[in-house]
Amino acid sequence: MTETAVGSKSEQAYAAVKARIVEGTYTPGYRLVLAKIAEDLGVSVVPVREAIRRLEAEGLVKFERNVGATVSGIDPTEYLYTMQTLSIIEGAATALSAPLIGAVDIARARAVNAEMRDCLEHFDPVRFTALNQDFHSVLFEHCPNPHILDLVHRGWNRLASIRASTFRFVPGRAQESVKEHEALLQLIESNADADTIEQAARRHRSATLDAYLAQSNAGSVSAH
Amino acid sequence: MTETAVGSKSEQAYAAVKARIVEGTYTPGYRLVLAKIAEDLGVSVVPVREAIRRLEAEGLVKFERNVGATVSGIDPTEYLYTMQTLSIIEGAATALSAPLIGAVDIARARAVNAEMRDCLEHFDPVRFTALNQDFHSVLFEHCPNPHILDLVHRGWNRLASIRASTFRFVPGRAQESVKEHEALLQLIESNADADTIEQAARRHRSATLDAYLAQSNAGSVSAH
DNA sequence: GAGTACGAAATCGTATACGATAACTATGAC
DNA sequence: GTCATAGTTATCGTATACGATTTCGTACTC
Repeated sequence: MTETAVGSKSEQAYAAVKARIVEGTYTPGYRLVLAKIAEDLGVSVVPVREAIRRLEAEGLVKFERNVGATVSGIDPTEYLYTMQTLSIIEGAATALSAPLIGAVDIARARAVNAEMRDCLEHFDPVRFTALNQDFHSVLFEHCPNPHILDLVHRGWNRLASIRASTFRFVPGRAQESVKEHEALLQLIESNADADTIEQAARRHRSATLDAYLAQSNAGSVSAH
Repeated sequence: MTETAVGSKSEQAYAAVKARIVEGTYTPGYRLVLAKIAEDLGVSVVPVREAIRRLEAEGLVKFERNVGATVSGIDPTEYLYTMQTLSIIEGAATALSAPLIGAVDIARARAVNAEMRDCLEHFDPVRFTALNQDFHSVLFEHCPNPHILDLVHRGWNRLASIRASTFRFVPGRAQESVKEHEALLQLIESNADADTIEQAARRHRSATLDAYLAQSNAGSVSAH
């Protein structure tokens, strides 16, 4: 979105590797060799190492001493942890943001949601995922607590390494998601109390997790 | 508590600097010069730099490009953000842990809480703070979601750099805190539903924040 | 006397180099 | 044919070195 100025080379390496993970160039399990990345980016290994460690702290890569780094995988347990945490954080973030969301924001979110509906008809999971992020960004961008906002972003980055996870794991869930978006907007519009909004936002996320778990127990995922 | 094996020098530096911050050897605003720390620890600057960056990610130090690192300060705004986030995370962590807390844990927590009461009478804020951490550790140690547990710990570390903040900022709050601990234990014992426990735990933290804010508005803090 | 410009010192940022560790491969014994 | 073992290779971990940037002090000007 915003074109960050190329600060240090470490920053540059961080952004580059992160982008490759989020975009899917580096898929889960991909082996990140410091020297190789350094050469690709035209920098030395030191800033690359720093970037990798930073990505490790965010959970995007796994780092093993004297062995190396790999892009974090789609471990179902890890997915559960991330989704559960995200449902809590997003619930709070939405509740805190709600009073600061204006009519203009609502309209914008609604437009995005309409596009998401279109994506369902034309079956465009990639764009759907991107729009979903836009939708929630509108809700969160006014969040008065930057720590919470940061946690939301971290969770999203982690999920991004599992691209279009909703579509991949739980077909049919997306339709419900779009409906819940509208319900959320109406709650915010009507100045519902914070608890109500928090619960709704939280359930919006955990419903996806529940759907995944249900499918998982049915056996169609364990075959992975 | 647990004696972690001295892994890499980077790890070593991280633990050492972190300890100095949490203990209060390095007070907020303290200037962290890489070369100096490196010499103190008998390692080179590279692992020290890595340790500092890691501490920065956790919010314990502030790092400015080409300038250096300083221990993060007691900015009231930052305090608010941290406490608010922690109230949300702790609420969830307690609710998730509750079903896994046994009678032995409850007894242990109760013993700690009794000691805390003693600390109030003998006015021992340092020990009180340490015991407070123990109390909540008992509640959290069974938390089934490691991500959430990690976030709790990060929040606590951040607060630790503001030592005995409760006592310092809001005298009288500690007495209430001890009572709330007992109430929490009774809720858990009686297998109260998750929402009730979550709300109680959340309020336990936010009450401290509210008390601080009330005092702050009264003007006795703005003189800082 | 105040403000500005220049220069020196301190500190960070990164490259390069080398030692340490783990993964891999090939060889030999059973 | 399989397993154990030694040697080789790949990669990480850290030290050292140097260039880049900022900060501080000093001298000069108005």
